[in-house]
Amino acid sequence: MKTAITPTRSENFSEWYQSLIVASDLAENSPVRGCMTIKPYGWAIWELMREEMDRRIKAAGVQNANFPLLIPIEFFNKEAEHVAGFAKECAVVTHHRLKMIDGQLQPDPDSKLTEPYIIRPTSETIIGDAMSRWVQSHRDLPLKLNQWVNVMRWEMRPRMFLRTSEFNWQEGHNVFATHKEANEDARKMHKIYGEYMREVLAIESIMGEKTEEERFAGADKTYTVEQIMQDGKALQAGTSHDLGQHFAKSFNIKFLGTSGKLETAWTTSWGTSTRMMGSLLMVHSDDDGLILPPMVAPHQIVIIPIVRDDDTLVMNNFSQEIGEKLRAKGIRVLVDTSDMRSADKIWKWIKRGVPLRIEIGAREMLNNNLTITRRDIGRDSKQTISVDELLNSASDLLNTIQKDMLSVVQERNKILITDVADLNKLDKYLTDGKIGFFRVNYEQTLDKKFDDLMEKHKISRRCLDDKDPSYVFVAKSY
RNA sequence: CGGGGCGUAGCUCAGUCUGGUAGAGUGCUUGGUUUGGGACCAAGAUGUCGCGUGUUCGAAUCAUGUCGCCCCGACCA
Repeated sequence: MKTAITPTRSENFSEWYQSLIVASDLAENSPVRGCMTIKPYGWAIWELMREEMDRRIKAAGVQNANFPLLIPIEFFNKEAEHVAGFAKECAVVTHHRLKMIDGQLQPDPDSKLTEPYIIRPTSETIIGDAMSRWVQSHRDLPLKLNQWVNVMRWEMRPRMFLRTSEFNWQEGHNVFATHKEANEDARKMHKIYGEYMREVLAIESIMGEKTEEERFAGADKTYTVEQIMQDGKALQAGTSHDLGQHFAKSFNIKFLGTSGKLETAWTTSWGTSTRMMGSLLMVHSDDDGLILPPMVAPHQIVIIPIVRDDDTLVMNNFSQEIGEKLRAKGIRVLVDTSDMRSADKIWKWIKRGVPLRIEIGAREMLNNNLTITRRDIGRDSKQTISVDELLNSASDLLNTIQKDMLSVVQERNKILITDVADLNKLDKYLTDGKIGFFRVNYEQTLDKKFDDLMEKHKISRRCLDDKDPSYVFVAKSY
């Protein structure tokens, strides 16, 4: 059978992924190396994802703010581990003026900055600086801030959505009076991320703490939301850090406690990015294109009037009426009255992952019927129902699609997670080409033999198992 | 930054080995027939062959330099 996306997932997963993004019109590579242009349809999905995340963040008592794009190098230099982690991938602003020199526009040597700025790869430092001024008394705590911004990390090998040099994200930064509160906060945000992935993106995640070598630069503990792609590789979709007092000490975030003594605060940071969209694509899509969970679908329903030359106007009007009635129920509906051929419209919206497609033909209109097809199931779900039946059931049907998509992922995860008793078994599975996550006793991975396996099979420790931290999940990753 | 591949029409690519008028498919435009999962016929428009230098009567083709992209590594809270 002909598929909309070539190659297929099984033929070449990474090429399929690139083709999928082009075919569904989400984004394209830009003239700037490592940076992508997110096109209107892709951005519409991101906006829906962002709105729902923002709602949940605010519900956790966090306020939005906005900090500068440029960070003084001296700030960055204050936390040693942090510098070590990020220095290799920072873009630096060194001049503030251009000049025509020998017919070439160049940075004007006379405009060199005495103190260069770096473009934020993350904002712990500049927010830490602000916090040191904003936090004076225990009454100022907790202070919970978030910003939705772009950041830049000069990546060696970019891939659209998964790893781009510039990306959009939210980064939250909270301050507390005690370590207990800070750690609870990091865990709370971690839990919120997991719920969001499940309820909004219909993705079941593997939740847990990062092992020491995978931890954020400057954190005491990092909690991660790991997801399993259809090719079995892991994607880190959101992290939450207990920063201990590393940044509070470096930036002098202190407060007068109830006892009247000056105390050092405790901070957390937590973030999710457009990388989640990469996960959304690689978890749900098939060889015909995107499949969007209704909650983040820009168009939850598309209505395609099947027109002939003589009935175009009446068919389009009838379709618009149904569209209006569905919108009145709070459903995002697109009525595609463009003058493309019907078959082309159908494929266009299949590729773009619209959860529910409605086709209306002339005879159906006379009988007040229409035909619906679910994107997640495809042809087999095609059925003709009455307009009234649709209006009554549309919202429920979208909820059902959302739930069914999650169930598919949960079932697939069961197959893609394998318990292994020892390193020899792990080696054998990987040598045999088994894909997915492997759950291994953590102590065993401290053996040098495990380092060899990591090297041999390009695997890494993804996270400890939340349900039993004496086990660690191991996988190949993006 | 290493190893490999690629750069030719909007897109996918042939042509390069063996130098001699710039090609195909698809898409696009127009007209007609069609229309419930990617239609058909006809006509038409579309190029700095990535860029520079060299060899040559003549370069998409050979040499050399350079830029960019892709894949595999290294790197990646």
